[in-house]
Amino acid sequence: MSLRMLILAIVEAKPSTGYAITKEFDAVAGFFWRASHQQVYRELAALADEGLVRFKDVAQEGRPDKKVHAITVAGRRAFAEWYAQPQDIPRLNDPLMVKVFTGELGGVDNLIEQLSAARAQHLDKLAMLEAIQREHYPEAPADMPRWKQLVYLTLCWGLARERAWLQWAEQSEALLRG
Amino acid sequence: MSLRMLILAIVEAKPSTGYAITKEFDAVAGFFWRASHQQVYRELAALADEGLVRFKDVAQEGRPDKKVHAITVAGRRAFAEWYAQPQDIPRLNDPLMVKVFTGELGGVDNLIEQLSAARAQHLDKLAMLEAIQREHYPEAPADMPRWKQLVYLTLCWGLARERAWLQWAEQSEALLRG
DNA sequence: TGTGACATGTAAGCAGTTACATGATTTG
DNA sequence: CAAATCATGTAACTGCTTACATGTCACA
Repeated sequence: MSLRMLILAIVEAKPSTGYAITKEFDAVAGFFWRASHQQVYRELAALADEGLVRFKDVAQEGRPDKKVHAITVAGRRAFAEWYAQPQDIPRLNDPLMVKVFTGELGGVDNLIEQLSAARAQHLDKLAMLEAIQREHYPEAPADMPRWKQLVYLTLCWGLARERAWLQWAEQSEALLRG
Repeated sequence: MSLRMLILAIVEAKPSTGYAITKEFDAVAGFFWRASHQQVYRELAALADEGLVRFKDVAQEGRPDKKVHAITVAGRRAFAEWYAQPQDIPRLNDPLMVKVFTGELGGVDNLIEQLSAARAQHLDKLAMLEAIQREHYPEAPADMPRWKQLVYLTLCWGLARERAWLQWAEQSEALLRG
């Protein structure tokens, strides 16, 4: 549902092709969502089926034809309805926590290794997010236009999550190492 | 995969029925995983198919018969293999972040409401986790037996995540309210 | 000559949710 | 008498991943 609505919001801002929407996802993927082109095409087809978007075939020279999708009135209505509904908080189901939980069977030394490897990945991700912040959001949040504030907040959540995770991991490794 | 392995670890510790495994999940669900009985039964059937667990039908008086599942040698090997493989960090796909990102189309006032509602849920969850901590883990982590340390660490991650989320939400609401 | 960008899809499968279904015993 | 607990499952569906598949053009 959220993916559908996210696509709807993207084509509302600017009519787009599936390809362009996928690129958009890749660009913000790092800090709040991820979707493959297969998913995007499937959802676009479903949205068109339900009349929430319509598309025009556009022929291009020297490039494949493309389908430019735009939101419909029904699409706007569906989005507004979804937006008003409260969301359940998402569950976690983190494979690493399974490894922590089953650490005695797996071997505590192996667990420590797993934690280290994960820490390296989270450090990379944090560095990436911090680079984005430095490059694209150097000004005070209060001075940003609304749309930029909103994207910035999703970035902030990514930063907060990574920092919290790293703190937890350091504390955990210290405890396990004794 | 993780669910399969989690089930394997549970029956390794103590041969169990699907029902008991589901109860076990419910007990730890709050802080690191969740699984319905349907999922558990399906995975148990698959594990038995692959020879990673075997089960015995046990007749009971005044209760339905039960299938007690135990891990096999192949099961232990499969678990060890899985445990050694590094895990990718899980992606998030949080519907609330979609609402933040699409806040201009949805309406910032509506977004603030959504954030408030989510905050209430996260506060509840944090309170629940803190209660568990007070009740079951009052001692110093270093003094706990290994198995308890491991469970405690998954609880700590839940606590850290909720606290980080709440901090982010407060900051976000403040920014959006101007 | 090969790789990367542009552009769109199918097919199979895994993970998880919701709803449906049964039936005995224990507790309030 | 009703609800909760014990105990097991099927069926349909949603969401997402992985692998397969096609074809052009630009650039190095």
